[in-house]
Amino acid sequence: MFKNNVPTTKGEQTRSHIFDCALDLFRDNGFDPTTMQDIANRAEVAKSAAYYYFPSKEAIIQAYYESLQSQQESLCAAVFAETKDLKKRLHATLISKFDLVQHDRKLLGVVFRYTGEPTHPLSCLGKGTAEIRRRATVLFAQALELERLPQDLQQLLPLALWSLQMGLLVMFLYDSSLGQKRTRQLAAGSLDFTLKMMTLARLPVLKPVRTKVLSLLREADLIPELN
Amino acid sequence: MFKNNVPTTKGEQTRSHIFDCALDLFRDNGFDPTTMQDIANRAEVAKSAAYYYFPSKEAIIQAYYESLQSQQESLCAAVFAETKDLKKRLHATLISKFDLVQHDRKLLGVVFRYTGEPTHPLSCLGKGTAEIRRRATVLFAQALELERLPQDLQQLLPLALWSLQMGLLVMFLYDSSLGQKRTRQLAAGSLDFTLKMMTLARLPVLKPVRTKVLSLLREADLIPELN
DNA sequence: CACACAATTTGACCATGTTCAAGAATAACG
DNA sequence: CGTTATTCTTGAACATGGTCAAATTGTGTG
Repeated sequence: MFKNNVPTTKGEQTRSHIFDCALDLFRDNGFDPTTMQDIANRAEVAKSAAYYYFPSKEAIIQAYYESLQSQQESLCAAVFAETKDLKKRLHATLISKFDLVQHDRKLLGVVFRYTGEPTHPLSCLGKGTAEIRRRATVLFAQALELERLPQDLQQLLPLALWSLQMGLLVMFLYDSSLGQKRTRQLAAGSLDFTLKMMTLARLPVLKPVRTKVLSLLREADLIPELN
Repeated sequence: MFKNNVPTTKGEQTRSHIFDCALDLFRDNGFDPTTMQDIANRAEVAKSAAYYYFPSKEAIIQAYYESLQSQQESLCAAVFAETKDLKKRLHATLISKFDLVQHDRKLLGVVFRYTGEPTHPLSCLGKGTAEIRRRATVLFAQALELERLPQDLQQLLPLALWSLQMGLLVMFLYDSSLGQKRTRQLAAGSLDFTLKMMTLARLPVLKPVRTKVLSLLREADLIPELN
């Protein structure tokens, strides 16, 4: 057995092959209409082989969701290395996911399927996806890391931007405009607005508002207490 | 056959009976673990009888969602008749759904199951639920109708408040605090904040911001153009 | 009542996600 | 090389959501 990190043992290859076949079929025919038998057929293995590598059909989507996150990290890392401009960095982070899922809209919808079921492993707000969520917010934190920000904003903004991204992602799925242009424009506009609010939030007049909002979110356990 | 609106023909009774049994089982055991056979057994009919009245298991949830909306309308109508105080009216509208679903949290999660799939009949943002959505926003419009509001805000606010309610409803499902107290407090706090922003939005200083936000949402087709 | 027609109810059947015990291939080790 | 443990692969079987044509019940009409 390899001790180094060559990622392609025999099994890894089969798994990856099944994964690719599944995504192809999902993209062409949608998630529900694609049967596990279809996937097995295309991958030229037995149905149970698919279950050996993925505990369920939805687990394939979870794997897709993870790979999506990794791809986003690559894209962002490239941009972060290239520019120090805050707006560009944030914009790249925000829309990178749109570009990645452009042709996977049928697929991606399934990621939201268990939003309302806290204990489900694929709940996009639950424990099973906590790690993905963390990595996604870290990207926003990195986009912001060159700025001097008050501590509370520094804590709040990545989460807020992640929420914005998730919301826009849902809208992206419903957007019938060419290339989802409408959602992309809204993303750009929301970002402008956020940046404007960021500077505005520092004004003394708005200090009480800002404090109020933050304490509200803290009480709701949406952001952790400062230590 | 009755021409008047007595709602209980033989069939209506069976349907209603199946519906009640299904909800009982869903509440006790959850949606997925409850089988159509279980429902039929408890209702003392054949499985196919259940399918005669509901085209699918999920259709039962859709019926639940509709009945929920009707119940909310009753609750709100009572409050609206009783008080002209804006905050009270809005607060009642906002939290009435929490009270109604307090013991149906397992159930309600399924309503969000197709959020990411625009064409699914049970998508809570899709066509199949458009009527429910309309009725829900109308309630907020009614809560506001005693106020003198600029036209654009009058158009925007019901939708914004509905979104807030949907978001809080999801949080409600994840909230493990006793009686979902945390979410209720966040609801109250958000409402305070919204009211504060409503008055703030009228200040001349913020006019451009307000215009910007509105035009952004119009371009995104989230609110209709003014006619 | 007798008949036609609509509403309801049923059991048998199908498709598909998932499980499982057992067999084949591969790696580990003396 | 031979033996053993591990990884992989398989076909058969199961559970459940959903379909359907036929049977049964009800309901109005001559």
